[in-house]
Amino acid sequence: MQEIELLKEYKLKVTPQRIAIVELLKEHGHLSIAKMYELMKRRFPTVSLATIYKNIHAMMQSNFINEVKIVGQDSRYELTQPSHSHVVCKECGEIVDVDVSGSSLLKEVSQKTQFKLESSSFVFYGICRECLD
Amino acid sequence: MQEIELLKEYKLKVTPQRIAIVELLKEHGHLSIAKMYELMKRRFPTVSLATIYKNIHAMMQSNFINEVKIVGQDSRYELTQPSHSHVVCKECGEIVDVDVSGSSLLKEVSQKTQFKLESSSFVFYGICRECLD
DNA sequence: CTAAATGCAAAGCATTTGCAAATAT
DNA sequence: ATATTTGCAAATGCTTTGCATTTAG
Repeated sequence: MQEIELLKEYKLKVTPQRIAIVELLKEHGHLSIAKMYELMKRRFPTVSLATIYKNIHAMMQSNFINEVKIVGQDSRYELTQPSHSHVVCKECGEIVDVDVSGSSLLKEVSQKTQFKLESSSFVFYGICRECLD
Repeated sequence: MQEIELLKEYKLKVTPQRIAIVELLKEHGHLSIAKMYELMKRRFPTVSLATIYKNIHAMMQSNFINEVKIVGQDSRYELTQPSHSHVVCKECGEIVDVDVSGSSLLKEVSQKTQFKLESSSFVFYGICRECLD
């Protein structure tokens, strides 16, 4: 199973709960804690919220997943992916990934601020195609 | 006093505590709840955290201030300004404003995603000049 | 004079912690 | 065999709420 290999690469012990988390993230893309808990309970009715939190924590430590902070909503978590941005629908809450060429911005910002930049987060807010109708 | 006019423009009742919040935000740029509370107590030793929260809330409602969400740190609040981005130092936590031309990105994203975009948030993470030495 | 803001204490929630039992390597 | 993870319950901590009093318009 691909999930198992993935976890091992990041030196995370492979447990059924962790495999499920990876599967859910692959399937849904971005999940809040509450949503992940809800989905997890369908597979492991006795799963504990504490387990979700502990795993999110461990997975963030190892950079296996990362947090997307969104204004007006709970944070979402996603499998770590090559640099990409997020587009949020203010109506239905849906989050979409989008690849944008932010490298010129990076350069511009580091020149203007003299910072040594390591990462960046672009979030776009609006209304999605479906909600526009 | 300029602070009073500002508050009135946004239809916020002018109280000494609110004037102080505006002054602090003008002086410091971006403040967390905790930091704002700490600074406020120097002027109003009896100020309540609840008052801070209530005012932050009211000021966000009227779009007088807005929230900047940052990975790994408490949210900061700033006076609403024309579109600009934030650069965060992972070492000392300092936040710097920077003007970047994101309009071409906006266009690119709305074309790719078919969203009707309303706003965007760019946050850059790195190490500031001082912390690099 | 009326409606809103303040400060305090209590209530609410999300997140974390401690610990015994179960599980992974 | 050992260290880690799990699930539960308790504890923590941030944020909100209710209410009497004060203040702004």
